[in-house]
Amino acid sequence: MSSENGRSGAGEPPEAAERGGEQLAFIRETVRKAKVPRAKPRTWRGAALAGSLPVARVLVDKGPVHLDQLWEYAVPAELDAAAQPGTRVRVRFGAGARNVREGRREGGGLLDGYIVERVAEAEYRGPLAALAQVLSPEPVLTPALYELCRSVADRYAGSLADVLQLAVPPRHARIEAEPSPEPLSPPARPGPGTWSRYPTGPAFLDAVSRGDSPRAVWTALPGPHWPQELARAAGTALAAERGALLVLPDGRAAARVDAELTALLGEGRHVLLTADLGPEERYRRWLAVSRGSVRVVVGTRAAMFAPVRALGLVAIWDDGDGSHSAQNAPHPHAREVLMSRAAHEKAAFLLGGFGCTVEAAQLVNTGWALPLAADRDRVRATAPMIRTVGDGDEARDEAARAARLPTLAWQTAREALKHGPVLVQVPRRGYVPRLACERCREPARCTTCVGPLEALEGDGGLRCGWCGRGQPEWHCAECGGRRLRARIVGAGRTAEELGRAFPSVPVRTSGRDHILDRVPDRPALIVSTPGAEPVAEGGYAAALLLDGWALLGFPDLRADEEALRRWLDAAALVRSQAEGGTVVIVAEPTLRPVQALVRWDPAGHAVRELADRAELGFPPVSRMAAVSGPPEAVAQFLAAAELPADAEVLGPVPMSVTAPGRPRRPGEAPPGERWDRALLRVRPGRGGALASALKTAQAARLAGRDGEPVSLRIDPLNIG
DNA sequence: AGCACGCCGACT
DNA sequence: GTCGGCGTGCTC
Repeated sequence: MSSENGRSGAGEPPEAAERGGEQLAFIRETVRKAKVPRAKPRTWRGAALAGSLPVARVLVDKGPVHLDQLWEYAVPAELDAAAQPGTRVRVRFGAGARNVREGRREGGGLLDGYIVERVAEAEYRGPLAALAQVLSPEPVLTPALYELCRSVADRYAGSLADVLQLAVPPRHARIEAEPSPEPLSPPARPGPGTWSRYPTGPAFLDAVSRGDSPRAVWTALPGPHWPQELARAAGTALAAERGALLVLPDGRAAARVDAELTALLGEGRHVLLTADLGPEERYRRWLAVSRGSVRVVVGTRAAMFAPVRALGLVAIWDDGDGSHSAQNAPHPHAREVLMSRAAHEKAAFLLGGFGCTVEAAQLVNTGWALPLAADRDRVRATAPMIRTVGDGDEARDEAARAARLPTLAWQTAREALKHGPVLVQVPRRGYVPRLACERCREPARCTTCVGPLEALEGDGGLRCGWCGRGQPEWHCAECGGRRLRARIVGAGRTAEELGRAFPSVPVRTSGRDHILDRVPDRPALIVSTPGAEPVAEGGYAAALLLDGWALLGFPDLRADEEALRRWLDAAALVRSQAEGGTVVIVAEPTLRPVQALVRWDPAGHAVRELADRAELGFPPVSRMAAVSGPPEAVAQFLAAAELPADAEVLGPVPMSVTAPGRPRRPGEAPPGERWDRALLRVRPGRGGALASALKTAQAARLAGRDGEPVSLRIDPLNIG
C-alpha cells in the first residue's frame, strides 16, 4: 500500500472501505517507474483532507489548448467548506508543483482556476496536489454555465478557458463583498400588446407563460414597436417566474429595450449588461444575476452567457448584424449560444429582426423553430412605399445633379421634407466593394496576378489586394474599358452636397464617430451610414438609400442578404405607406434583394438564398471552417490534421493584403504578412467532427515545436 | 506554456 | 570526472 510500486492494478478503483481510515489511500501511488523509490508525498503526512468528496476537479484558466481538460486536486480539510463547485481557486501547476508535493522546495506556478465539481475519487492514477487557495466563496461557474461553455468551446474548436473568459467577468473583491438587492416579487403578466398584430404572437406568449419552450423566427413589422414587444415577452416570462435574456446588436438598441423594460417592470427587476459599463459595474450587475437577485437581462453580446436563473426565454434581435459574433477567440455567435441555451436550459427562443438571415430561414426549414410573422395585408399596410431607380439613370434636374441624386430621389426628398425628416443612407467610405468595369461590370483584376483590385483611400489610385502592385495602366480584360465604377462618396460630402441642394433645410449626419440617437419630428435631412440611423420621433417622411451597388458589390457570400438587411433596417424607420412614407432605393431594380425590399419580403428572400446555398454546398447548409496563417503553416496543418472522411478542402489561396494604415478587416492577412487561407467544408451534422479534428490538430501543433500555430475560425463570416 | 530530466560533447 | 547544450515529455 505504502510502497511506491505497490499498486499495479491500473484502472481498478480502490474499494471504498479501503479508503475509509487511511486518508492518504485515495492518492494513487504513482505509476511512473522510479529508479529509486521516492519518499511518500510529504505534503500529506498528517494533513487532513476533506471528509467527503475530497477530490476537486479543477478547470485551469488560461494556458495552451492542450491543457484544456480538468485536473484533479486534493481538497484539504480547512478548504472543505469554501471549496464549493463553481468557486475560483488557485492551484500549483507544472513540474514545480511536484517539488512542493514531494517536500523538496517551493516551486510551480500558481494558476487560477475554477472548481467544476467535487467527487469522491480521482480518475487520475497518480498522487494529487492540494488546492492552494480558494479565492472567493462565490460560485461563479455554475454547472449550467460550465456545460454551456464546454459545448461552445467544442462547437468552435476553441479552448474552454477562452470561452470562460467571455462568460465569467473578472473578479472584484470589493464588489463581491457588497450584498445584492433582495429579489422583487414577480410582476403581473402583461397583456400581448402589439404582439396581437401577429397571428401566432399571443400563442407564443401563452406558451412562455405556461413554462413551455416555443421557438420562433420573428419577422418584425416595420416601425418602432419591437423594443416594447421584446420587453413584453421578457415580462411574460418573468411573470411566470422564469428568467429572460435579450441580446441586442449594439448598446443603442439595448438601451431602447432597457427603457421599455423599465416602463413595463419598473426598476430592480432587470439589468442592462454591456461591455462598456466598466469592469466593476459589470461585475456588480453580473453578480446580481448570478445570485438570482435579478432574472431579466438585456444587453449586447457581452450578455449572452449571463447566468440567468431558471431561464425561460432567450431572444436575439437582428442576428445578421456582425457584432453578434464575439471579437475574441473562438468567436462564438450570440445566435448559436442562445440556441444552445434554449435547448439545454429548456427556454423559449425568439429570433427577431426586420430582415431574415439564411441561418434563421434554416431554423424554420429544419423545423427547429416556427415562423412568427404578420399577414401580408398587415405588412403592406405597415411598410412604406418602396420605389426603385436604376443606378444608370442620369439626373436631369440641375439641382438633383448637384446633389448626385437621381430625379426621383430628389423629388421624393423635396416633397417629403414638407412633412418631416428625411433619412439618407450612404454606404461608409472605406467600405470598399469589389471594383468592376463601368462598361461591362466585369470585376477588375490585377494585370499581373489576377487578384482583386482595391481603390485606395482618398484619390490614391488602384492597387491589387493580393500582390499590392499599383495599377496605373489598368484596363478591362473583357471589353478594354478604362473606367471603373464610381467610388463611394462618404456621408460628409453627401451632406455638403445635399445642403447646397436644399439650402433651407438643416442637414445632420450620423456615422461611426457621431451617432445620433433620435431626431425630432421636423423637416431635416439626416445623412447616415448603415447601422447608425437615428430613430425619428414620428417616423421619417421618406428615406433615400443611395449607392446600393456598393453594398451589393461586396465580395462576400452574404452581400445580398446584408444589403437587404441594411435597407430594411433603414426603411423600417419610415412612416407607413398610408401615412405617406416613401423609400427610394438607388439600385438595379431587377436584382433579387432589391425586389425583396420592394415587396417587403425578407423571409422569402432568405428562403431563396438558402436554396442557392444548398445547391452550392455553402453554409449554413454545409458547415465550414477557415484555416489561415503563413502558407507553410497552413499547408503543414492541413497535411497533419486527420479531418473527417467527408471533409472537403478548398484552397489554400492567398488572403488579401491589409493596406498600411487601414484597420485590418476579417479575411485579411496581418499588415506586411502574406497569409494563405483554406476553407474546410463538411455535410451538415458533421460540424462537430470537423471542429474536434481541428482542435486536435491545433493542440498537436502547439505541443510540438515545429511551425507557428494557425488561426482557426468555425463559421467564417466572410467567404466568397 | 514552463520546467525538469536526460543523454550527448568540451572543460576546469 | 562534471558542467551544460537543448531535445522529449509531463504537469492533477
